[in-house]
Amino acid sequence: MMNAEARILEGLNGSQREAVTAINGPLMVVAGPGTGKTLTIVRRIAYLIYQGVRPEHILAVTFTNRAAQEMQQRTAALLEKDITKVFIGTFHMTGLQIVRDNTPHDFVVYARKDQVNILMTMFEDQVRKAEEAADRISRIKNFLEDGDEGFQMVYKQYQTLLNEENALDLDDLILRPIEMFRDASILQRYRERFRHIIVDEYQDINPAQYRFLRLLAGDNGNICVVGDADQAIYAFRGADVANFLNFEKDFPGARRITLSHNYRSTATIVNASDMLIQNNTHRIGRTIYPVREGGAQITVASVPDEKAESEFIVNEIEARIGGTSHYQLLNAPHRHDLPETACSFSDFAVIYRTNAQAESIGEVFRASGIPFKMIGSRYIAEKRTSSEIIETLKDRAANIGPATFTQSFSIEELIRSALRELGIDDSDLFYQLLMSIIPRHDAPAIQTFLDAMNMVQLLLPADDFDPRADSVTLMTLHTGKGLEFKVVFIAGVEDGLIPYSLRGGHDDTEEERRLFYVGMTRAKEELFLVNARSRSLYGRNTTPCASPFIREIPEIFIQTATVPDRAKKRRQKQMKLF
DNA sequence: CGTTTGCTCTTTTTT
DNA sequence: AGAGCAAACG
Repeated sequence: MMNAEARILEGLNGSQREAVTAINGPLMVVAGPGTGKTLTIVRRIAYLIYQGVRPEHILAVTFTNRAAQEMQQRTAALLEKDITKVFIGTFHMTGLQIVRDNTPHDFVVYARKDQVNILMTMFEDQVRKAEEAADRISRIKNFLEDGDEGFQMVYKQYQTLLNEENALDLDDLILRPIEMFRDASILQRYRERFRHIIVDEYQDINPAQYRFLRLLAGDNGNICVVGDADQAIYAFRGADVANFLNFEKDFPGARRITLSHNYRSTATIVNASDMLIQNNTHRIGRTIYPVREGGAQITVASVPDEKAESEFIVNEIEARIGGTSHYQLLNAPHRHDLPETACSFSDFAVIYRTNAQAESIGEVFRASGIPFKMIGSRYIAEKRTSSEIIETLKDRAANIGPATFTQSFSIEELIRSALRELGIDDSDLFYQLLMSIIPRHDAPAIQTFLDAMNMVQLLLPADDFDPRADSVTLMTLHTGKGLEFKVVFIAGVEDGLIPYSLRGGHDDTEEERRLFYVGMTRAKEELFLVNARSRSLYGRNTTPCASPFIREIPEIFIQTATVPDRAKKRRQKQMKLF
């Protein structure tokens, strides 16, 4: 039987092992795609506990709730004991916890919809203006800027309205703790509580989050940041890679460990994507070695239009679906050149630059009968505001009365009926998340509900990803970060979409290249880059060129496929008839 | 007053 | 293409 330490370090390579065991003082882990970043963090948490650090002294900050959940599960499985006292969560979850601990009264977290709602009262119900204001406010809060003179009034009034409703917006969940930390005793308390901090995706941290961490970690804290400057894709949201690059200056004496071995993708995919990203000038030198050899060439496919694009993807998926499936028997052309391993639907992802592309892809998938899940975009649960939900629930609770409540009415039933009234039914993600969070045995107090609802606000909408569900995943390049699939299709690999350019186009080519890099490196076995020769998007018909990024991939890694125009197809079919 | 029609406008990424 | 918005209509 292996001892605990050996088990924690089992299967790690040299640098992963270093990153796991360097538990004192600041540490920066540079981790390219597929280098075992999550594995390393999980083992590090386990190692900390093994070294006698109490679980409640560990804070692991992730970028998405999905990542937090995965980390939680993997750590628990490794240690085979209760690790619920380790705080693993997003920045916002961490902030929510801190605000909760230090706020004597109830409060509600307002997500985007509520935020815009408030602003509507200030802009004569003009949605567009309210949304623009919401964006500006968010920018101010994320960048820790003052905003320009003219906007100060709006900002102040918005803040007053929030206060009146005891509400915090998402950005406040970072800002409020920063304010609270001005109280030295509060700050001290959290510094003592979170003695070991691990931050994932550090390259995507914005000034507010940076400030928050800086305060929490102190000057010589045990802070371990993990990230990859080549995967920084959230500049638009205030993220600043400079924080990552400056880490060693910020925390003198920091160690730097680089994870350079990619275990995820075939050599073809690793090398091809690496050649692409080398075109960025603003990066820290980093070498990445593929562990796996060879691999199929990357298919660059040219198709007539966006419909054909989705049909092409559907065909390729059907051709790869396991032998017993009726999909293959019914639809797929006979293929000899496919990988031995049978695929299930969850091995595929279709990734695109804009949510606007999702609709037409979804249509073709729906028609094909292939099960798929579209992540992100607009959510059903967002059809109601927090205040509406709370009001309805309070009404219900008041009508029932406390006595009958405990005896014949469960909190589940109460919530279900309240939500139904608002058109949110049991199948809604909002409902399901809420139910999973509300403790069943607990007193059915409004407080419990509020806490749960505040958490749900943070869980929506981008975390609707269940890797166990056997369906193809459709999502944007941004939401793809951190995930991996056997076969990845990037749709709309066209100039204007990738890199994206608004008309006039003052675009950030390097950030777009990183985004494309993130997309490419999601693939384990096969990668398809599909571009349409004509595309109608936003009501306009365009005849786009293939993305200039494709030319940055050396030809030896590429095979091309061309789907002929529809007209030609028909003509060919007719010719066959004669 | 509520609904419908037509005109105009923009059009990324999301915790 | 679709949403927002204003004017016009019933």
